[in-house]
Amino acid sequence: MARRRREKLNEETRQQIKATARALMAEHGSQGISIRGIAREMGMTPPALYHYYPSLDDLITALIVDAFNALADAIIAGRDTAVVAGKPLSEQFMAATHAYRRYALDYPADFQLIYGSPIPGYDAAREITVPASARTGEVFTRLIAAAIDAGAFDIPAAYREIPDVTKEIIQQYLGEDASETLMLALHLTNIGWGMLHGFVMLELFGHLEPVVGDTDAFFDTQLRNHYRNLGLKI
Amino acid sequence: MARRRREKLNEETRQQIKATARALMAEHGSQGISIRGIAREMGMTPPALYHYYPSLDDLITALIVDAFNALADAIIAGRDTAVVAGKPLSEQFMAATHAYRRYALDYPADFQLIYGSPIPGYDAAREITVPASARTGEVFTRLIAAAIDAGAFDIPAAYREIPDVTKEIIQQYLGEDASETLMLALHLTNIGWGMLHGFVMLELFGHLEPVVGDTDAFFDTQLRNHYRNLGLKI
DNA sequence: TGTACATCAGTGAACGCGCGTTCACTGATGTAC
DNA sequence: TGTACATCAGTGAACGCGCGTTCACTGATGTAC
Repeated sequence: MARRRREKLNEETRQQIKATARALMAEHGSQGISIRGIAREMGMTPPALYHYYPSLDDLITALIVDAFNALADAIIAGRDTAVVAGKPLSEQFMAATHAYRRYALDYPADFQLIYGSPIPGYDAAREITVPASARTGEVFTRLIAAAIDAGAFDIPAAYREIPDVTKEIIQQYLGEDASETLMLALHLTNIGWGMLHGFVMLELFGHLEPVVGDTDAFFDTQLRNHYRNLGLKI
Repeated sequence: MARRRREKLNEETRQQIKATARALMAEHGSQGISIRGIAREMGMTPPALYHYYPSLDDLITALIVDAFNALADAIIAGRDTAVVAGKPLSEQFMAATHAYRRYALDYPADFQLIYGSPIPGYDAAREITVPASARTGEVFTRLIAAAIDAGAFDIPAAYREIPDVTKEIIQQYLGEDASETLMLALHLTNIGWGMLHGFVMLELFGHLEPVVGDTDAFFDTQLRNHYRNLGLKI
């Protein structure tokens, strides 16, 4: 019983450590995370943190996993509000993609942690990190697959062809018996990711605002163009 | 006379410092640059470097300017080889854009220096840094303007409309008397930048290869799709 | 319910490391007469 | 051409700073009888 209480306190401290790390990261960039800095902020001595994370790298891994999950959650939430508002499929896409950008702009440190330059000394635990990253793509893939099935897409030939190498990877990921629709949806997800990620990265580092002014409108317009190019009936 | 010799040696040392900094950066990431590290590598004492650069920040600024120029040069060279080979305008675009990606992949450290996460302690000298960055865009803008004039484009309405805010910025940059063509070319440059930068960033940090396999082919195909969407007759 | 013992969160000192920058200096190279 | 002086590249020691991690420890909390 009392043991439970101790475990709970333990978990709370772990959360607090991560929260403090994120705050430091937001202020000083992703390599602003340091055992000593967090301890200072929390009014503890540095060695105390080793009761919660065996090393700085493990803490960073935990932050990366959290960030991937938060991003996926944000995208799902973005789409859900469009669904609840009774918006058509096309607007659901827009909402989900806008959520991707919004997350990046609202939590730049977390976004950079997962999609920015790798942290200097950090040696990624890919076996933990990669699965966490997959969720984001899955949200879009499912959404696109549903839209294809619903006849909301009229995909041009240039986007239908999946190269053999890619097809193999997709089949390995989705399973051999994956439907053509699902495979195509994943392919379109990858394309969309590539096409839209750049706007976000450029804006995040301040390269876009000086040349286009209203980045909200710019992104919205190009997002619409992009989905229209993919054959979505908007 | 002898003074000249001294100045020349001085300039050579400066170049050597930058070369050493780039090598360190390539090995340990952009914050691998350090006065002490460079000195160690060059067999000098750290204070000696202060004869060449007043501070670490000034050295980084110099590296950024060099990187922007090298990128612009690479793009121009890429297009030029297509021109020399007698390729059509559409292939000249492809070559120029491929050069952008190639530069990022061949010199990841330099590319991250200009388009990646900002370096922790570094306080950018924007009055030096921003003009240097403009050249890259200008290459594409001129190329697109020439193509429009040559009738190589049949631009869809969605890409023709420039928002008022953006128009003001463009006019401020190009001058009040800039031609409609040039303004549109700059607008399309911005769009293309946003659309293609993401592929490069994702690939650079290893997010793309695991999902598409052959990134060369993937980029080439999407590049082609992109320019076709803009109305380029390919 | 009370007591002896075990667990475990957190401390304080220390390790060895790396960093940018300042300072007074030496010794070679260049300049002026 | 020779000599006195000025310039300037580079040195060595030191400043104050921050870092991750280890270690032996204390003192509170929880557990078992």
